Order: sequence, then C-alpha cells, then structure tokens
Amino acid sequence: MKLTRECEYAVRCVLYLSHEGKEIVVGRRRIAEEMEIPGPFLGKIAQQLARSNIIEIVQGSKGGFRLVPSPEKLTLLDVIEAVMGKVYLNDCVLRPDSCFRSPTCHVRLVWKAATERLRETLRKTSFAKLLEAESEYLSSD
Amino acid sequence: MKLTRECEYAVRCVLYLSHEGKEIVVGRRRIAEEMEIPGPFLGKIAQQLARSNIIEIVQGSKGGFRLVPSPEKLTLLDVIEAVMGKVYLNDCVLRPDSCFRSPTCHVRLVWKAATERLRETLRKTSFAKLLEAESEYLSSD
DNA sequence: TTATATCGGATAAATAAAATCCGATTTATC
DNA sequence: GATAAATCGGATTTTATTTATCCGATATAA
Ligand code: SF4
Ligand code: SF4
Repeated sequence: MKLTRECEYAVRCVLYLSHEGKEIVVGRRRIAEEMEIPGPFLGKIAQQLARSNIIEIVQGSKGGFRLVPSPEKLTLLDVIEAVMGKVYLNDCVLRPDSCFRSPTCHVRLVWKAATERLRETLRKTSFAKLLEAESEYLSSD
Repeated sequence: MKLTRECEYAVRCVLYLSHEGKEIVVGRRRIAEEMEIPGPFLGKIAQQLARSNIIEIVQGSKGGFRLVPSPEKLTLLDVIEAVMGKVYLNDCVLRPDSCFRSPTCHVRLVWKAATERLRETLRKTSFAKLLEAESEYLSSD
C-alpha cells in the first residue's frame, strides 16, 4: 500500500527537471546530488522515464537528461506509472480471474473505486502546479 | 502501492465470520478452506486481529474464531490497519523528518491528501454493507 | 485421559525492492 | 583524430519484505 522509493526518486528527478526548464539538459550526477538519489539507481530510473517519453537522455560529454513534455501537461500519474506500471490496489482489480470470489465480491468493487479515486488524484496534479505551489510558498517568507 | 496478501486474507476471514454471525465460533481450518487461505498463515493473521479486538480466539477442541464487534460497526479500515498498521502512501506523510524536502514539498501534500481520501473510503465501508451488497446480488438471480 | 484445536515464537523460503558494477557507446573539446 | 567526460544497459549483488511453515506448549470437550 506504499509508494516504492523508485517512484519517489522518479518524481524528484522530474520535479528538478521541471524546475530547471523544459529545454535544459541537466547532468545525472547533479540531479542525484541535489535530490538525494543514489546516482546509479537514478540512471536506471531515467531509462524507464525515457521509454515513456517523459525525458530524453543526452549521451556523451555534457550529457544528461532533458524534460520532454511541458510541465503543464505532465502529471504525477504519468511519472509514477512510467516506473511502476499501472497503479492499482489489489490484483483482482486488474485481473478479476485471479480470485475465485471476484464474481460476487463487493470488496473488490471498493478496491476498484479506491484505485480510480487515487489515480484521479494523481492525474489532476501537474508538475506545473507543484512548482507553482512551492515557489508561492517560498516567496511568502 | 498494493495491498499485501496478508490484508486480503484478513478481510476474507472477517467477511466469512460476519457472514456466519457475530456469536458463532468457526474453526480455523474451515475458514482457511472456504476462503482459500493457507491454514497456518491464517493462524498468524488471526492473532493480529485478536490483538485489535476484532475477533476472539477460542482454544481447545471445537475452538476457532469468533467475531467481536457487530458487522455494522466494523469497517475495512479497521481490519486492514489491524494487520498492516496505519495506512499511508509515502513515509513522509507519517514522518515528515524522513525527507529533507518535506518543509517545502507539495508532492508530500498530495500524498497526504490521497492517503486521507483512501482511508476515508475504507472507513466508510462496513462489513454489514459488504454482506448486504453480496446477498442482494445473489438473490437477484 | 485422550483427541482435537489453537497459541506463539522461531525460522525458513520466496519474492521484490534497492543499489551497484562494468564493458560498450556516445559526444564535446582540444 | 585522440582524449576525457558522460550515459547506456544488461547482469549481478545486497537488502528488505512478504509469505509461509514448523513445533513444543497450552487449552478444551468429551
Ligand atoms: S476476495 Fe474479493 S477483494 Fe479479495 S481478491 Fe477476491 S475478489 Fe478481490
Ligand atoms: S520529496 Fe516530497 S514527496 Fe518525496 S519524500 Fe520528500 S517530502 Fe515526501
């Protein structure tokens, strides 16, 4: 019932890239250091983000990662499902056949509803909003 | 981001006991068989449910488990938190100190809100409702 | 007293998460 | 071109968690 650290790191990475701006290439080491992510692990995570076209990986000297979509269009759900696959709370939500009770089980319907509610919450949160909220917070000092 | 099997089994067990009725003692083997739960594992789970006063364990010959609260008062959240501890989606929701970003991080607020929404959904679902819904479904054949 | 149950602590097995390693490859710069 | 600075991506290792079982102790009905 919990986020994996992999997801958490992915969100942090994208948050950092959003902050730097859409077209800017930022080195892996720098992201890892500033966001407290184990460097080589970030590499692995980046590969998954790249497969989902959330970032573009630039190789070679001065290489790094660059955000592809604009932060307005990019949601928490996009990033999380890029590294975790589809979000759901119980196997039977996705594969009803996995349980003999599923034809009559109303617990399953609760999990289904809760899953959709959760995905909806994440879908509604864009990185643009997150950045805006944080900068407002900081400027109100 | 997923329910453990332990939780799933706990819910099934309580569902079965609710169905049988509040004062009835049902043997562990029978519950395990009918609900497809590994027998000894159910024993462990039952101990946790007993600690939270959700069931009472009757020892000795003809022993087994008995539901303590009435199904109207008992919610999915009660059962799940009895075996998992408090439900939350990310460490920083419960322990803000676990992350250096938490003072300004708005992702954290999303996790917090989503966690509360999830708990609310589970809190609203009583076992009485679940049973009723299933029996309605069955009688509409 | 015996047969039937569960208890509860310890432990084993299986699975998944988290992290790292390293040869290959790509690119900027001199 | 040669060199240095990056990441790639597959394999592997380490660690943590989940899942399940074992067994001597204990409790109860008959
Ligand atoms: S018992 Fe219900 S909730 Fe549990 S796995 Fe089966 S269908 Fe899903
Ligand atoms: S970065 Fe934000 S969401 Fe992630 S752990 Fe830290 S406080 Fe929580």
